Amino acid sequence: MGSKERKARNRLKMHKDILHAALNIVKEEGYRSLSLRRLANNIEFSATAVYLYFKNKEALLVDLARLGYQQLNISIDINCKGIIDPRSRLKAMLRTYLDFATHEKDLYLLMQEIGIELNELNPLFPEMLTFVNSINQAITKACGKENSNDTYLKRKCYISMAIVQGLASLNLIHKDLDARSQSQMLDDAIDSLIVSLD
Amino acid sequence: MGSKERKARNRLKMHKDILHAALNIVKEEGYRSLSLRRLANNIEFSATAVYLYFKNKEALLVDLARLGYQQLNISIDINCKGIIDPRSRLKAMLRTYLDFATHEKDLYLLMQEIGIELNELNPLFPEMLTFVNSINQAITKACGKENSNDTYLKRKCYISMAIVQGLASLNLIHKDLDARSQSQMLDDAIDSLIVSLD
Amino acid sequence: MGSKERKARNRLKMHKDILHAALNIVKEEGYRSLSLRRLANNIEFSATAVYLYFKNKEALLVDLARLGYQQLNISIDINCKGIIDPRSRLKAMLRTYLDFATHEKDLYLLMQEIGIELNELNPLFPEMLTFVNSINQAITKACGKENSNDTYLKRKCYISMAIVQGLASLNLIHKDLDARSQSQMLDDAIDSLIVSLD
Amino acid sequence: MGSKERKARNRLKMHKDILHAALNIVKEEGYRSLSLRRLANNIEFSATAVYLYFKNKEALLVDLARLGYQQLNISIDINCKGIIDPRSRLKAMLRTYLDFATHEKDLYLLMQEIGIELNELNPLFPEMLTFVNSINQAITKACGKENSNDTYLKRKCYISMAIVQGLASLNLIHKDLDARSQSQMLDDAIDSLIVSLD
DNA sequence: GATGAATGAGTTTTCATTCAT
DNA sequence: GATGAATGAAAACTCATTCAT
Repeated sequence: MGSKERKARNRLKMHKDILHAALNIVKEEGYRSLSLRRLANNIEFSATAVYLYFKNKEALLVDLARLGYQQLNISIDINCKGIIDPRSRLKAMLRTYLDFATHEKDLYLLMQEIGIELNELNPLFPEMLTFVNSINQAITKACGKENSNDTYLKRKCYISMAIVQGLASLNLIHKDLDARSQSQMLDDAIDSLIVSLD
Repeated sequence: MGSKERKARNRLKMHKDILHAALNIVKEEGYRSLSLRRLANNIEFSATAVYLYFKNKEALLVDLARLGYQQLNISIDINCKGIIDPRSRLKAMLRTYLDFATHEKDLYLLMQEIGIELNELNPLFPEMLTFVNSINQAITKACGKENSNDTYLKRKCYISMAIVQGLASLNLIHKDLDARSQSQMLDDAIDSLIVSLD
Repeated sequence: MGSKERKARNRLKMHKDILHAALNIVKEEGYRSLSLRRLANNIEFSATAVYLYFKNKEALLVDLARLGYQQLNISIDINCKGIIDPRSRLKAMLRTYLDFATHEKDLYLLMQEIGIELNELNPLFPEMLTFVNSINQAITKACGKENSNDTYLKRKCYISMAIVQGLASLNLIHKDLDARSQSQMLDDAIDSLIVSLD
Repeated sequence: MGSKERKARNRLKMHKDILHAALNIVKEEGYRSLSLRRLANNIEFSATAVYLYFKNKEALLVDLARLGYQQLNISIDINCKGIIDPRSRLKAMLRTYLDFATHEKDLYLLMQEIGIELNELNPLFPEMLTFVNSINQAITKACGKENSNDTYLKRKCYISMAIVQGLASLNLIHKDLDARSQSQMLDDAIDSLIVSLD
């Protein structure tokens, strides 16, 4: 019988449901406001149930961060699907990243903080790797073959992420940065980056 | 008589002592671990005493952030004292900023978060303004006069801060970023930035 | 299975137990001395437990006031059960009220204060309404039909409550008011009140 | 030299100043909000200074209650100055009392509470006695001589105070009691009281 | 598998009071 | 005579977690 599988499926669904409930709280009220009590109120299960699916709150937060990167990766997939020209593609990716950080402020902050905490002990989690790799790949393609020195590429990759991340952070602090300015700054920055690839 | 002055000095010293005790906790255990109880244990005073020198915890944190910017400004002053060439100067400033963010990780995070929170209601506090202004000025000087369009400069200023901030963030997450790589990335980024100034 | 019911019953019992523990503290030490810590010491549960049954201290106090009015209503029911003559009945009711206020001094004060606080925002709670209505009804019956003007009755109702309340208050301040005097004063007052109904 | 006297005068003035500062806080924010810190902020002296003029907070509150009765007595003096007819005079006195309780709600509550607390140990303070006596006297005069039985009068006195006090209390709880209704109820009540004097 | 009940440790804050100067 | 500094005790409340059922 498929009873085992059904159970497994149920388990997964429950895991997912809790995670998305938590996600909603984070999106709406910020990640500092996410308490297990609050979470239990939002889902139709008891606070204790969370411990059946997650080792503890920390584990839930990590999974939340991973979910965030999943969504980011999906957004990138969607927004860059048809774009073939490598440089346009890179541009679109980074813009998607910036949009994500800007619009999902609280989730983005969670992803950053969890990333920092985890970094001290563990390897990056796979969804984050996927993200980094896709940026990496885009950079590689945007360069001509002749430049494809590994260290070189890696640095370019970091720089591009840094720019986006920096812009996102600034946006949170300086209110005089309207969306258009930011967009043009991103364009500008990516342009010089791409120019520097040659 | 100097009695009044002595008292005022004592008061200031106490304020400073508490602030630095808090700073130590932040530096050693991260800013989330800073509680008034912990703080009271570290100084040789009661928990209540803190309220004689700070209105509440929030006020303490703000002062902590300001102290952080003070230290950052001082570092910049020291490191860039003798440098006259505008571009070298800009470079040195940004490098100092990056070093600060890298070495004073927890303080830096505190500064960021407080900056974000305050931003929603209040104007930036003066120490932060000083920092932003000094970067601004450096950028302005690094450009030739013919380019000195205000919006243009402001954007360049933001971009340069963004790069540094982004690099700092990345550094907190990706451990494979050694100091040298980072340094070169900064060089690289600043170089393209400066080239783009022309 | 009755498991659910049992739990519900337990829950109710706990609610009631806490409430009565709080009531005891109020009765013995006055309502200003009722703190959650103290309460937790008196019941054999942790301070936190209270929050499982009451939203916060305010909610506990409100429930306490309601309990007070319940007890008052019950006393009135018991003491006036067999009395048919409307005026005797009214007299008995008011006397019961006065006795209650006199003997349950601290609870009575709590009921007054909570009543005042709540009044500013909410409607009166049902137990209080029951009380007011029963007085109202008694007054109405004590009057002949020909006088049954609404405003008129309402005022008489207020006056009768005012007399009782006033006597109760006086009693708390002036110790030379022995029970007998007070009783006769109430008689006196009610008599004039009833005379004035004609 | 009058130095001693001057000092005594200063002392008295200081006592009075503190008291009136406290009074203002009570009037504006309610007596529960009166803390020594708050008080120290309002006067131009330190919190410690209060202890030079009052044994402790309790003593301050008692003096505050006495001050309240002083003001009440003064109001009565003013409002009833010219009124000779004994019954009109009594009426005017009680109305003044009701007005006071209504308009100086917080001070009135303080006076009540302190009165209750003190009652348990000490004799009434003189200002309160003055008040009670003046009511007493008015009642006595309102009666014809033939009725001047002591106990009888005392009771009438209490009853009249009870009515006023009760009306004042009701007013705090029942918001549907507008000023006019209340005024008429007082008239009504006093009228039956006076009728009953015969 | 699921949960309601319970808790210990922790949080920030306020207050009346004391004491050395 | 006056005060700034300091404090102990207490307040209400929140949270992540455990455990018996």
